[in-house]
Amino acid sequence: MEKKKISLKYIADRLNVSTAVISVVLNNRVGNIRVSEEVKKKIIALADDLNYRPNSLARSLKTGKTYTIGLMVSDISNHYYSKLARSVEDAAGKYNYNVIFCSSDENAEKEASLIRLFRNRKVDGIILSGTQQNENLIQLLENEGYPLVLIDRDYARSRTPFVGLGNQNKYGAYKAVRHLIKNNFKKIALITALPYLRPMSFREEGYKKALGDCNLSFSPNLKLEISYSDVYNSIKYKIENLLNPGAEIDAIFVLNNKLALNCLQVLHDLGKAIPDDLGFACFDDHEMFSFNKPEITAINHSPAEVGKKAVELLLNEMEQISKTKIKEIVPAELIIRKSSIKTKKEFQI
Amino acid sequence: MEKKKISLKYIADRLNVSTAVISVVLNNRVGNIRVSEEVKKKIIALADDLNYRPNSLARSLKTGKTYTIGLMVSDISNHYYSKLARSVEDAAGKYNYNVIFCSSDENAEKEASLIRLFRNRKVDGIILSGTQQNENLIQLLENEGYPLVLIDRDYARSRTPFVGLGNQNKYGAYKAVRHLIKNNFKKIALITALPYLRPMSFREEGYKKALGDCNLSFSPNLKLEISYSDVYNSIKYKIENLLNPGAEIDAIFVLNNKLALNCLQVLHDLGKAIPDDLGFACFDDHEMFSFNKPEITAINHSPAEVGKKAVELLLNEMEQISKTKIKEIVPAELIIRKSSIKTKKEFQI
DNA sequence: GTGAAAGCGCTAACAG
DNA sequence: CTGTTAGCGCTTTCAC
Repeated sequence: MEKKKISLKYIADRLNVSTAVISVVLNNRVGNIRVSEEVKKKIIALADDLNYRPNSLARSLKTGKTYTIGLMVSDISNHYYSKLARSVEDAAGKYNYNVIFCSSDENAEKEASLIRLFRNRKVDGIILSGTQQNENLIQLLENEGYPLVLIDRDYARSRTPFVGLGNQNKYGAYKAVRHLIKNNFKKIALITALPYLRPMSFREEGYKKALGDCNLSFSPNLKLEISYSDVYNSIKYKIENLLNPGAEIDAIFVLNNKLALNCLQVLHDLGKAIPDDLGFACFDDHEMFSFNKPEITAINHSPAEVGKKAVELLLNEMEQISKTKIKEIVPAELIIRKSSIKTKKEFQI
Repeated sequence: MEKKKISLKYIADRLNVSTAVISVVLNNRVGNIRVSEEVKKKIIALADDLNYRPNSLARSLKTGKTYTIGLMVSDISNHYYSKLARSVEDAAGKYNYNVIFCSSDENAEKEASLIRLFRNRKVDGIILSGTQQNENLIQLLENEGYPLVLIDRDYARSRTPFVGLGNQNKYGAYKAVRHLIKNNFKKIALITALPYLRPMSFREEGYKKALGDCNLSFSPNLKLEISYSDVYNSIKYKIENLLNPGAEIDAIFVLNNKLALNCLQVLHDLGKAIPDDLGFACFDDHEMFSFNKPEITAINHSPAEVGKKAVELLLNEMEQISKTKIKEIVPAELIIRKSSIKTKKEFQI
């Protein structure tokens, strides 16, 4: 039993034919090259016997196709993105693509360097939830025709295919805040993240529009801008201030899941009861929101759906099925739970 | 401005030197090949100018190294594994490795086929949280010297490097159950998963030992075996039965996070209050356990640590730094929270 | 109908 | 000291 690299050449030598024949037979290629049934059988039998496995690297080098797609998000361990990753994996797997993933940590430089890496590795296409700070680079990919799909975060002037909430950001936020107001919360703090991302701005618009439509005025000091370093303490500090007499709030509306979880922890640690001390609603649903006490009201958009659609759009780009660049909007659904409804019902619609 | 593939050959032609020179210069190789400073400068300048990017595929084909590691877990969207994936990504990234991931869904066939895929793709090494049903395949990899590290789930007779809880499974469960008993829970249901995995069995042993040490007898009908199809309903059905008069339980101990989340949902839906109706403790901590009401007692082992250590062991395998096969045990830490402590304190240590 | 040869882009072993 | 050539393993175009 000797150790030997099993390659096409090895099989070819043993059978006294050329590598080309083997390749054609094993790949079932119906080219302009015919092989006798007899030879065919021998080849298949020997390949099987030797447990031949083609070297994807060599194949990819030759064909220019790697059957790999690159997925980049801010943090793969974020529950939203991990669900998304899974859905991308499954959707891509159906077409024999594999996924290589990277977390950008919302860092524009890291993002740029990872995109370069993806390209060096010749991934067939990229799915990106970006920092919004590499517009030139994205534009470049776009111009070169490098298959790319943006998710969640679009650029204002880009033609790149996109899957995400789009105007549903605003509408979702609007629905949530309106719901809070209708349930008699009148001083609603807004928690958002720095640096600004477009979805955040849209959501903020929805918040403001809801206030306006209900004849409440927007108060800038109720808007808390949290930077991603030390989220917990930053939220805690700002919330504590808002709870001081003179600046009381009666509810909190949070614009994404990372901030929301930190905020819930803060409220817990401050001993605040939801919803009676403070109403609560946030963007992005979570597997525990449905049985947390109280259950948490959230605006959901399905990461599974975003991932699946992103892969579809990407395949379309890669295989040039259609030349149309699509912006795909997924709906934002308000899931009303107990965190946004006072138990002592003074007033409620 | 014409479109052209920028390869070593292209640069070489323009400069009238061979590709080898370019390669050596750009990679800063200190081989037995000297290049004049002048030529060097020209090469670097032109490469920079053309924005040359090496083709990783070609390089890998030549060198046999892909700087890719394959990560396979049961489900990347499980919060434990997503944290682990992130940690693997970071640790691997430090050494310029990238990660390609796959979810096996606890399916042995899928696992086997994905391992084959990893190999065809020439990943430099594999990190695997396996189904425990492919021992032969694992043994084969081991024999061939294919770099592999097992996480969480080891094979009984394997010499493959491993990172996980090991005997801490039993010890962790023991601590948790003992803690429940000391807090006056006496009829503790055990929720475990089918098919059996070694960590599950170890944990069950810990449960039994705790009972024994506290002079409680193990009652087989308190052990609920849940199969992974339809977890929620399966748990619900069995729990409801256990709550019937004659078979009352006063606490639940759950052996992993997937079961635990489903179980908490069931208890919520059945209107059961924790800890007063039922005490609760489980394996695997969760980002929301610390502010859930009540906060959930859990046995934690850090996925970040497992991931980091796994990469270290894998690098050791890949680069043959040391020939020692290591079994690395990470500690199980019992995090006591309110779900396991009755509010009406009848008796407590 | 069948098979050899070229070449994807790179690097490491050789030669001048 | 400075370079060129061979070849990794595969597919596909071309000549027989």
